[in-house]
Amino acid sequence: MGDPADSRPATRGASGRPSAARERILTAADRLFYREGIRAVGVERVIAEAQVTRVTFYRHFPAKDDLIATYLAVRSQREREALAEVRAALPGDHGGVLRAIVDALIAESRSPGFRGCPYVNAAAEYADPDHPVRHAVAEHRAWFTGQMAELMTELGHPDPDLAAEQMMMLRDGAMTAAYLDDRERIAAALVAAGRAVVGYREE
Amino acid sequence: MGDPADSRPATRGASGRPSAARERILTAADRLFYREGIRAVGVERVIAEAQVTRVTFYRHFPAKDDLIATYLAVRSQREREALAEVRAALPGDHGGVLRAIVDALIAESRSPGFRGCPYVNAAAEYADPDHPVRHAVAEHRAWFTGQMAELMTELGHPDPDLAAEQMMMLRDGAMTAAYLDDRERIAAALVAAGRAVVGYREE
DNA sequence: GAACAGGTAGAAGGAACGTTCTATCTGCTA
DNA sequence: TAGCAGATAGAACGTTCCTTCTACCTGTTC
Repeated sequence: MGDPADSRPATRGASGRPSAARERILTAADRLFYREGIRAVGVERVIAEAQVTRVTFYRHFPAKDDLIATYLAVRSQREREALAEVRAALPGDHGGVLRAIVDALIAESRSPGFRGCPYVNAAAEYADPDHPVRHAVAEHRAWFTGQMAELMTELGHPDPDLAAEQMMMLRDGAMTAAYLDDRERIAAALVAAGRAVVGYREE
Repeated sequence: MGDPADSRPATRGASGRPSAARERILTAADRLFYREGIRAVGVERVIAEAQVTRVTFYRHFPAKDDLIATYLAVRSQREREALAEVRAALPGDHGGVLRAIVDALIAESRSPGFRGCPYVNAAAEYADPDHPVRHAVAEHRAWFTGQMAELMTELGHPDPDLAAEQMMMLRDGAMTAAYLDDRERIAAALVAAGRAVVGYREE
């Protein structure tokens, strides 16, 4: 079991350099999976858009499912880093952090090509709760709900868990509305609903 | 262009009888499309589950897209009829109607095999806004939002359209949470958020 | 009993799917 | 300069997809 010639490269090659081909694959997959849906996009499309060969593709991602899992993991990682940055920039200002989250959500919802929450969309396509996709989705949602509950606690909300769930509902609902209804009108509704739920008042 | 032998039967045969085969196809499609996703289910599966032959299938639905459109149309029709019945049963009691809607949503969310909103899920799979699926989704959502706005007006809400959008967000968010998070805990969050948003008070 | 709508059975089309293969090249690093 | 990781090119595998075909049977209705 020495495996002297496992031909699969990791995130960064044995040399320590990150693989440019792998990055291109992930960039293409992110674009295509999010914009068109996961099942609607074949590996052929990803390979063409990333300008790699089939062999290179399968060396980095032994199966399409591996690419899908990585696609979701990368998105989650980006979101975690963004929130960490916001928290670092506004130490102690929990209300400011919450407002920044809402603002970011609204801005994202207005951006061209917005197609709703990538996790919710992915879960719609994968019904088996044991599929890696669903695990990635559950993990991300648990993280975000936890962050929300933490924020609610810090804001002194009497029932942080309940408030966190309500904020989650508003988040999911706002993203759905921005995708499927008039995306220009969600901002006011989201902000008003958020205030009603949290009991949060601006000065 | 006389078309003397258009071999496609309609909802009910020329004899006036509804087609049993067609009903079986729609029942199977409803189950499979909702539970597993539309792209994940091939016509082969539907044909097998409905116990019809390929020819019979394609006589009723010339293409898979036609079946998908009908699947969504039937669901929408059922929902419209259900709401009409509730309104007829509670004439003038707008608060009661609203509560009945919320109760039905909670009950549905708790039912086994619940997998979120079929329209949101379908839209996740079909990214092209001109696809028949998206038209069906948009139509259903416009209808439901309109019903909500009407209800809010009747309840004397100062901004019925805004409230309707907020209720829509809560509806979508609650269904998403019931599918992806802990479905036993959504009821309290939904009811509390709904009250906060609508300003609705029970005696 | 002729006509016909609606059904049965199973084979087969072409395209797209995810995946594997052989064979060759490039550019570090040792 | 030898070696090796990582990339290249392109053909090909078997499956599944949606769809079409030929040929025959059944029950009602005029």
